[in-house]
Amino acid sequence: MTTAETHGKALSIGEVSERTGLSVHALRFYEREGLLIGPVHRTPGGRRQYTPSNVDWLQICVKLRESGMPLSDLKRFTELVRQGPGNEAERLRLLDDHRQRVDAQIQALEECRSVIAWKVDVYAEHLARGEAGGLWDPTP
Amino acid sequence: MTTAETHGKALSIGEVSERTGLSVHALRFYEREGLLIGPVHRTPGGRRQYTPSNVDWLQICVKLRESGMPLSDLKRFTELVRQGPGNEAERLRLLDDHRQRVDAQIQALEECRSVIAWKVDVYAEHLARGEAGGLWDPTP
DNA sequence: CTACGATCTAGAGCAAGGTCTAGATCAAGT
DNA sequence: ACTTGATCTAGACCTTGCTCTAGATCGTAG
Repeated sequence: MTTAETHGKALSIGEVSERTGLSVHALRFYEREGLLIGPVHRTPGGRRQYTPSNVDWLQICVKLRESGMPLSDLKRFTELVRQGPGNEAERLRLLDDHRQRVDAQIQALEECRSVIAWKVDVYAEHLARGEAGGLWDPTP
Repeated sequence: MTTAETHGKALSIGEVSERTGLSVHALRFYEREGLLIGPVHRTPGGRRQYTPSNVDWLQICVKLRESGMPLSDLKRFTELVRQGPGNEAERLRLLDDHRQRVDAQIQALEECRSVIAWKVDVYAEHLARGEAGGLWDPTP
């Protein structure tokens, strides 16, 4: 039951790159940095063979990175997961802290968005009318 | 009327730093990079004297930066404004493109947020019950 | 007048997060 | 067998966006 990852078909690094959006360089880099839970399988010839669960994990990594989690935190999280059961409280703390940061970021972005949208309107309206106001032209 | 900025009180770099949240280093850096519209006034002794309108501009810069606009775009925008009237269409395009990117970013963050929130729930629930499931423990 | 903190310039340094290169090997099509 | 394209490793290199340093100067409070 827990060997679910061993029966899926193996994926090459290029395929994983396509599926995750990470470059092959980044994939190797992540591996070196210890951002994968287990060691990646290799063919007899030495090529990496990713399992579907590797890909699942990487996709979570991508989400966490996209939302601004630094690699150091991601690494810490990976280590916790690698250690296995017993540290769920810390995992929870890590993720929940991050979620709060994401919330704050969304709020900040929304504020920025409204400032920008307002500026856009100013310009659009100005263009529609055709004459320069005191906008942001510091022509004294 | 257009000389509104000349009657406000002048601010030192330290004061501007407090008001904008940018470090004094960053303020000098921004100036070197051409991110200010006009040259900053100086005291006879050579210290910078910012006008309130310098500060207003910097605050817009901060918002644009916070929302992820690269310095290169910000510089371009500054140049357009510096050139004066006649290029409003390009300014509009620049800002509106950025607004769209911000919208996309907010959407992406919200998606991340929900993935993370879900994971947080999984851990929280797990902790509440006390036993390890197959979570993300790749213990085969 | 003397301190002391704030500012000045030029330029070096830094952290993050990859990206790219070189030179070799592997694998698949013809 | 030959060619072509994907992968391999190790390590150098890059970009962005500041940050920090050194050594000098300014300006204000005592």
